[in-house]
Amino acid sequence: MPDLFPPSQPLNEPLYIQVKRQILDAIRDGRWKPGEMLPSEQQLATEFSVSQGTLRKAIDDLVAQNLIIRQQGKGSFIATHNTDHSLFYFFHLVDDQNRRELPQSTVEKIRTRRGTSTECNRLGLASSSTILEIRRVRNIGGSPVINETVLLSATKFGDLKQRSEELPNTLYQLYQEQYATTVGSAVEGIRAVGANEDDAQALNIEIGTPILEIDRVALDLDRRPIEVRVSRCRTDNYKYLNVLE
Amino acid sequence: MPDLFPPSQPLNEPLYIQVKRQILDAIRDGRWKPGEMLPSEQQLATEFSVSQGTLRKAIDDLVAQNLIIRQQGKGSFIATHNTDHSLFYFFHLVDDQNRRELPQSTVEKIRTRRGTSTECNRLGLASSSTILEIRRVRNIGGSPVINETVLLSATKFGDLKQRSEELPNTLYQLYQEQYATTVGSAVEGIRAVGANEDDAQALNIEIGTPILEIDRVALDLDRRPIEVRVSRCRTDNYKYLNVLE
DNA sequence: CATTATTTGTCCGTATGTATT
DNA sequence: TAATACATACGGACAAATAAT
Repeated sequence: MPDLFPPSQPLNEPLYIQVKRQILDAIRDGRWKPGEMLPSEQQLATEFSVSQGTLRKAIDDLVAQNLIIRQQGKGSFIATHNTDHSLFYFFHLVDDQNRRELPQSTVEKIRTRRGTSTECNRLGLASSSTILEIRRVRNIGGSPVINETVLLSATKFGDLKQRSEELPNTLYQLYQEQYATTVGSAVEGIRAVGANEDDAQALNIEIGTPILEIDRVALDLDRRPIEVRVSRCRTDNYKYLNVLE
Repeated sequence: MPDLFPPSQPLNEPLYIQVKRQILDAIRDGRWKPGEMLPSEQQLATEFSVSQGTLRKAIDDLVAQNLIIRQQGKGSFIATHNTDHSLFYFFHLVDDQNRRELPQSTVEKIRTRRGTSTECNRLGLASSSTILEIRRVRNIGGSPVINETVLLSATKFGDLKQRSEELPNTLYQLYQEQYATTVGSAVEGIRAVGANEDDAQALNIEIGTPILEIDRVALDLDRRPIEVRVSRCRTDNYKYLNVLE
């Protein structure tokens, strides 16, 4: 006989965690859009029937996850991917003086094709699903620095192909604004490899030159994979900066 | 006439920040040693003449910085560098199944010499200070993977040379236990480079093979530089894993 | 094995300070 | 100036985990 009341979540889960989940759900469901202001803490506390302190603790967590921005005297806002913080949170190349500059992108190729089993698996799609592949070269200070391949679900992002000419430099912002998909975290594997013929041509270097390969899976707020991105970078004048604290 | 009451810190600095600084000072001054238990929150609140809530907020910050570990029912403890979390917080190489394994180290050379101006500068030392240089090869699964050079202030860490035979794999733990110096953060610059003759011999690869160079400055709790470390890694069977969240 | 004391975790309500509009 | 919103601070109550009795 099946359990009619399966305790899938512990019944004694802390209130502030429940509140946090409710706020997350509301964000996901589009109740508030990126950049929009939330109701005041007082109002939210009343709405969720908790004290201000409990509500603050829920918001504290979301602020720590960079999903909400608080500003004293103004209000709390849904974070967007067009702030400096968010832009550079996912972009780590700096020059020798540790200066960051967002690269300009040139789309080389954009097409749909069947994904390999590995690719589909990494994107959380069924085997041999159709995927969208974007290849672009990213320039800093006029010089090509990154040879990049981006893979997406064609089902979800298929109409991106029609506007390949107007693709912005900051794709995560596009996903958020046009596809209601917020990239909240990512996992990267970084290797040193030799430039292949394509890299050599794109980056204006010799075949075999050591380059940095960054292989990243970007995840949404539910930690479902959204995008696979392989960035192959010259690191003679730039480096990948990582701050551990 | 000099200002007798220079407001070096804003007078209206939040209480919990002041408390946090006092606790930090106490840790630095050795009032509690790594692994030791702090007094209870009640006691600390009384000692600092603040409410429990204010003290909790101060500790919250220190927990977020991984300097204090809280355990419900037991107490709060000064964090040590011998926990899995701390060990792998500063070690990022994983195999193709994303498994982590701490490498075994073999010291190749250890000596003192005058530092170059760049080296002294990065270590926060006066020009042409004497520095301690440790060169070692780190093996995973019996194979050499990392060719590493470690630079330290010879004034502070000079007697390390006498015990080069018994150097542990985890130097940060040694700094903490034997030199009362806790590494709290680090800044890394990562590049792809070609193996030089020394790398080739140490890592059993051809000269010119692409390898990953991780150039790290480790900082103490006051963000003063403690150690400069250059790790040159094979990434054919391993990769640098970075999780952004 | 049950009880009790200790410690952190959660939650509440209120008051006051500070930044913004 | 006044209203609004978040930030800080206080103190108390109960829950949950742990360790000792």
